[in-house]
Amino acid sequence: MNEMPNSRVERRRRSEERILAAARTVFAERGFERATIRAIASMAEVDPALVMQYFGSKQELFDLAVRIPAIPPLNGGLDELVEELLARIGMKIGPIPQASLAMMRSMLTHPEAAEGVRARLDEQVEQLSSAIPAEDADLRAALMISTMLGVTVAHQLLDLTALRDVSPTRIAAALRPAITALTRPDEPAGPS
Amino acid sequence: MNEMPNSRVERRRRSEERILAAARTVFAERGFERATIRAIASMAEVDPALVMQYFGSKQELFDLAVRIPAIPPLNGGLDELVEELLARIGMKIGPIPQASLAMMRSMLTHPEAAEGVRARLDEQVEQLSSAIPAEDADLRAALMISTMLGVTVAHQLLDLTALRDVSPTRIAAALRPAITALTRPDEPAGPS
DNA sequence: TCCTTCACTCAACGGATGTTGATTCAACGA
DNA sequence: TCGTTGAATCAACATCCGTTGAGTGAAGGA
Repeated sequence: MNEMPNSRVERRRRSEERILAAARTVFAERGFERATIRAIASMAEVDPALVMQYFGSKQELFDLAVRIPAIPPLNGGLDELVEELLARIGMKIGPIPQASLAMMRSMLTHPEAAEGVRARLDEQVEQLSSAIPAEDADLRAALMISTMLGVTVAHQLLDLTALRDVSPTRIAAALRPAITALTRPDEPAGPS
Repeated sequence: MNEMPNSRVERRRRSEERILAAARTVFAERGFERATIRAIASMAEVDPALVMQYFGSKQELFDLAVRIPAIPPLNGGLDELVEELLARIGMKIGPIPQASLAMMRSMLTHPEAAEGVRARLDEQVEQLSSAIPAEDADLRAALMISTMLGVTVAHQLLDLTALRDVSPTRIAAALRPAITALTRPDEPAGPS
């Protein structure tokens, strides 16, 4: 019925998609507050009013734009979980989705984004924690996740000089000892 | 001459100090964008116009409010540097200054704050790097700093559930193996 | 005491932004 | 072909915020 490339539903679908893509880009670059509906609409080559008509409000647009297909849990052993984490930074799994960057960019200044990130991180902490054989598994898992967060922020969002132009693969490799150190119960103190 | 508790210079000095304190608090809680001159003025029990008159602009107020007495370099050996880093999270050195929290809160959405944080982190990376005996010292140092950043963000700003109500001392202790793992050239792979 | 200085306030401007209602026009079903 | 639906636009409103200029009253020097 409506399969013409210029059918109404098709045009609508494309417009929504363009708006969502633009929203992800602008939110990722500027964060929630500094991102304006006008800038998003302009990048999507659309009238600002259309954005509101389709998504209701800036907040709802944000919610939809940063929603992510949910992370495949991967219930492997501890070592696999660690490798999975490192692979994410190492980009063996593809670049970090713009939706995640948008969420992270806004997490310190936008309460809803903070809540979203916290929820997702809490989830990963719990998953990791249950695979760590130690009393303070929760703490260790939280530190592992925090480390990944810090490296991603410093690399992708802050653009730390020393991490600029360093391949994600090298970063992941150099980081491995630090992460695995958190998986083992207190190691017998290194060389003084 | 002007030592009366209500002398003009004294009143002025106090007002400026109240404004700066309020600014640090509000910037730390909301970040640069969401912090309003009106909110700061209100907390300082002062007219918004006075803030402008004293500090010129919101940006200049921010600059002054987040300026920090510079970090004592502590040119000790690598181990001392690591302990210094951990002590900062462990709060052996006092709570993290609100000026730093304000800066960090804004670093992902406010370009000037980003520049400030990057500069300060770059500095610390260089300092650490020169104490690490390895070819990729820069990378390792950057990862150490990024880790500290991530933990601080997760703990102080994001309020990760698993880190809530955990004493800074325990956090620092649990983190030590991860940090020291980054100081040593590739360790001979742990137990498979 | 007089007059200057200055801390401080008041009211308002100008711009940006999220949001809305009326409007236009092409797609679509009957 | 005709009327309806809905995608898309336009102009405007309301609000908030940084910023400004004029104004007030008390401190302080001569």
